Amino acid sequence: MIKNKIKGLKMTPQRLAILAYLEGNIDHPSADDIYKAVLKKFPTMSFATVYNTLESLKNRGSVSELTIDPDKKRFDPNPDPHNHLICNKCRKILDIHIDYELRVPYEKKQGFEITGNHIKFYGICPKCRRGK
Amino acid sequence: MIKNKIKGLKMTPQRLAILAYLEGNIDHPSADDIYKAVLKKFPTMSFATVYNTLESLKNRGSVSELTIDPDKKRFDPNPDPHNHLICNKCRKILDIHIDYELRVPYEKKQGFEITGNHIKFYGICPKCRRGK
DNA sequence: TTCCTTAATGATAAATATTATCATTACATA
DNA sequence: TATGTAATGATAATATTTATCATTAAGGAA
Repeated sequence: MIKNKIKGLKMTPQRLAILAYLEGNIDHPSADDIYKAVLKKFPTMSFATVYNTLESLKNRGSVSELTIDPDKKRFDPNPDPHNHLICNKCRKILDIHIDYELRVPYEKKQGFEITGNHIKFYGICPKCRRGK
Repeated sequence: MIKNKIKGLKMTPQRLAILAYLEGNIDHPSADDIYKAVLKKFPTMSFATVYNTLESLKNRGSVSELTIDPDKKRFDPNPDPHNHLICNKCRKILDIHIDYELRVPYEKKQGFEITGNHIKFYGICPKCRRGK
């Protein structure tokens, strides 16, 4: 529910529009994608507002920033830990929900306190497979 | 051995200097890190040459590009598949060599042909743990 | 409901990272 | 040693993200 994602922040129309676009979105859009999409319904939207909003939502844990695309940051409206499937050709990113037990033996930890992990699976998506 | 990493490419002093810096380097440097380091011993080095060389080495499979740091690309002179340990505070990146059997059941593959994976472990490094 | 404080917006500039262009240079092989 | 071509270096262009700041408006208080 969108209201929970924004609790504690001012509920501006711009933020609601951004959240509405993100809600249920599985495309892992970039800031530019979000800007372009929201602009259609909200012609006064500024780029700065997109970044500001994403920053706020990130800090609240309502969205997560993905470091998957080498060229730009992408955003995931699902902040629960999950993994991703990436097409090496078209760069499409899909969620993949499998939990693995990734135990790290003490002698491999190198003194780190490990708090989480993220798995990227690389491959070729169905569309790109057919296209070749 | 450096010569193998460059086989098929012209062996220029600039490239040798870059390779020498990368050889055995475990810091996962950015293009800028590499540029700054090589510049000390090679004052005429151009930024473009660093990028060009990294591109060539990447295409040959001699180095790999890491999508781990959200702000910039980093490079790993070890092209063999391995995983990474990342400090959430200081952003330091360490190699972690553990092989996991990450089986993906057919119904989770979403039509992808999976060719590889990469695991990022997040945590706090020893130095940052002490610093707090 | 109206007022008021303060956070948010929008316009824009600045910073950072990467890619592209191209004349000149120099590697490598014939 | 001469020569074709790939590589270099200088620089411009592009892309992404962050910073600045005057103006606006959300939302709690009166």
